[in-house]
Amino acid sequence: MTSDTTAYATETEFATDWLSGAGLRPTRQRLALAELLIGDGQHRHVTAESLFEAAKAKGAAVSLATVYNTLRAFCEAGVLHEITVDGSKSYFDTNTHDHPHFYWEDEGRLSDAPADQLQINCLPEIPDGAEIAAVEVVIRLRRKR
Amino acid sequence: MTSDTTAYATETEFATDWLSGAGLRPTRQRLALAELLIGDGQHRHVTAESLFEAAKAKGAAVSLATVYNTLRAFCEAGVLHEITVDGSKSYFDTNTHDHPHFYWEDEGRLSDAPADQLQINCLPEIPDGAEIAAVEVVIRLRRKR
DNA sequence: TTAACTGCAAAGGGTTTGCAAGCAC
DNA sequence: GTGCTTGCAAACCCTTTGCAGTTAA
Repeated sequence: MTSDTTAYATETEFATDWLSGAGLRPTRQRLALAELLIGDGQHRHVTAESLFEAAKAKGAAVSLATVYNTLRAFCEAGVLHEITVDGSKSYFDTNTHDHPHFYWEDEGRLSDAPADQLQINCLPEIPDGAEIAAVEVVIRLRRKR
Repeated sequence: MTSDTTAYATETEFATDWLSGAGLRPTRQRLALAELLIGDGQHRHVTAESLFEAAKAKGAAVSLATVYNTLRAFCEAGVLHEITVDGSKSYFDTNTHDHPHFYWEDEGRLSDAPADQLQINCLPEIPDGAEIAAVEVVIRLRRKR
């Protein structure tokens, strides 16, 4: 485990606290998914499908519908961030702070871009009566030909 | 018409040239859609549905499938840019240069953000063997409560 | 004439939902 | 017990596609 989780004896304990902190019942399914998401204290970018596969691989019986419902519940609780890059699928990020992403067009993979290297000096002026909900920066990458 | 189109006698003529410049046959349907998109020389952000409705309102008979096919053809020809903001639908921008957008969460509307006010000083270092395909910046706005 | 385009309806992919059965509290 | 969760299947939304008919060159 990393420094983030050293206070916890087990990943399950860590995940349980993460869930209750979000006001969500620690059901068997949610615990399994939460452990996959934040068990090792690392940030992760998953799709519903990839998390579903990971759960299956781990031997956790969770239906795909529950993965969707759970990801949505986590987002609404504010412990997960949804990112839409390509039309079809959604990615979910365990890092809920505004930060830039790399999107690997060839693989359809999303990863963090080092935030400290992105400097936005001055945002466009926000129209009156509006406020910024989020600033999404996605740097699309392709293999150099 | 704006300065962009003053060399043309009609919007149709302008649209015809825009199409042939993109290597696309100026069919009745494409002309109608092209006129709606760039007829007045202004930049526009549309969805397939909104363009379909606009065409109907104008009295142009175009099927929804053709709107989709046409928007895709315009994108592939490089005269339109696709932007995915919220999971489901795609927006199409007549301004094909990389520039930041405002996304109005309450209305689901996309508009240009003044590009000259956004200064990205230094992009995160790009991994070896990769190159930047595009940098998408979407500033999500919500009504101030 | 011929290849490209259109339109309908049907299929597609990702996501959500209705509802009965199952849990956490 | 009571209300939130789960799971299955069906529904959903946006988008694409197969194919027969139409049209630009």
